[in-house]
Amino acid sequence: MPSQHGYALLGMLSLHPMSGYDLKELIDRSIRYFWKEGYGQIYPTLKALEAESLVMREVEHHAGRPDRFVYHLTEQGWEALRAWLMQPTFTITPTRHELLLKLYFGRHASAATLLPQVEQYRAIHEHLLQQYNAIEGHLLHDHPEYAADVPYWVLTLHHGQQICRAMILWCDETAQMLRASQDPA
Amino acid sequence: MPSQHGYALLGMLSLHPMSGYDLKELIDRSIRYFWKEGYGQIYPTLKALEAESLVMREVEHHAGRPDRFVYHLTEQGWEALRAWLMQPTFTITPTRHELLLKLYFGRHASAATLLPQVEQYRAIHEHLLQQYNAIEGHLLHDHPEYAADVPYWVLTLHHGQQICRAMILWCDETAQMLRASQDPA
DNA sequence: GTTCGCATGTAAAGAGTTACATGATTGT
DNA sequence: ACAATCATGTAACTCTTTACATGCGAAC
Repeated sequence: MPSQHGYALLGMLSLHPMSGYDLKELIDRSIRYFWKEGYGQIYPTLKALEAESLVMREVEHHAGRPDRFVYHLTEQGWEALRAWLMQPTFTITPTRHELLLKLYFGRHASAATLLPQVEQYRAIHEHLLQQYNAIEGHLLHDHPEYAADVPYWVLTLHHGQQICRAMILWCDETAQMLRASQDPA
Repeated sequence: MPSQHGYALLGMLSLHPMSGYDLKELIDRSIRYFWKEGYGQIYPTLKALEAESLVMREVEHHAGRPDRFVYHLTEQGWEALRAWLMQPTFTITPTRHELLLKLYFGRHASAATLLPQVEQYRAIHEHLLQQYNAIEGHLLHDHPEYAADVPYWVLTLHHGQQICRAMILWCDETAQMLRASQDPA
C-alpha cells in the first residue's frame, strides 16, 4: 500500500512514463497549487513503488549524458491507482493560518498595521486567480493530446478560483471593517 | 523571538492568565478552526516563553488537587505580541489536497466512485458553515466581557464562512460535471 | 573558466503528532 | 471498584524540508 506520495507519483506516471527528474518538473508545472514533492521524496518513493512492483524502471543511455531511469506503471500499478481513486478521501483540514491568528488578537493592533497584511493577502489571491484563469485559457491548446484529462484538470482549477474569489471578497469586507474601526466619525 | 506557537500562546494569554491545561481547552473551543496545539507543544513553549521573560508563572495550590501553573503576560510579553501583530505575515499556501489529486486523475475513475467523495467534501463544508453560523450567533451573548474582541473574532468566522460557501458551490458544479460525464445522453 | 541545466540520490535537521507516565479527586 | 476529569509533562516517532554530493555538457 503506497503512501499518498506514492499515489501522486502513480497518477503522474499514468499520464506518461517519466524519470524522477521529469516527475519533479511536471509536478511543479501542473499540480503544484495543491501538491508539492521534492527530490527527497520522489526518489525514495519511486524505489518503494518499484519494490512493490507498481512501477518498472527502464534505463535510457544517452551518449555524454547522465543515464535516465524512466518509470512506467505496471498492470498492478494501474490497479493500485484505480483502487485508490475509489477509496473515500480523508479530508485533512489545513490548520495553522497566521493571518487569522493575528486578526483574532487584532484588538491589540492598529488598523494601520493590520490593513497592509490583509491587502497583501488579497494581492496574493488576486494574482493566483489570474494565474488560474490564464492556465484555464491555455489548457486545451497546450495539451491537445490530453483532451480527455482536461475536464478533470479544469475542476481543480475551479477549486482554486472559487477560493481566490472568496478570499478577495473576505479581504474587502475585512478591510472595510478595519477602516471603520479606526475612523473617528 | 518566539515561534509561531509562542505567539499563539501569547495571544491567548492576552485574553486572561491561564495554565497550560486551560490554554489547550480554550484553543480547542475558540481558534481550533485555524489553529491547533497539543500539550506536547504547549508545555515546552510556555517554558521557552518564560525563559525569555515574556510570561510569568504563578503557582496555585488547591487542597486535594494538582497544582496549577498559571501564566500571565509580562510587559515584555505584551510588547512582543504587539510587535508580532505589526510584522508582515508569511502566507503559507497549504499544499497537499488529496481530493483534488484524485480529481486530477479522475479520468481513470468512474463518476460513481468520485461523486460520493465530492458529496462528502460538500457535507463537511455544509456542516462547518452551520457551526460557524451558530458560533457567530452566540458570540456576543456568550462572551459579553470580550465585546471589544468580538468584532475581530467575527472576521475569522467570516473567513471560514466564505471558504465553506465557495466550496459548496464548487462541489455542486463538480458534481454536475461528473454526472454529465457519465450520462449516456 | 564559470555558471547553468540535466540527472540521481543521501543525510541531517526540523517540525509536528501521538502515545505514554503520573497521580489525586469526584462521580457512578 | 471503575471511569472520568483535572493537570503536568516527556519520549518516541513520523513526516517534511533543506542541504549536500556528484558529474557531465553546453552556453557565455
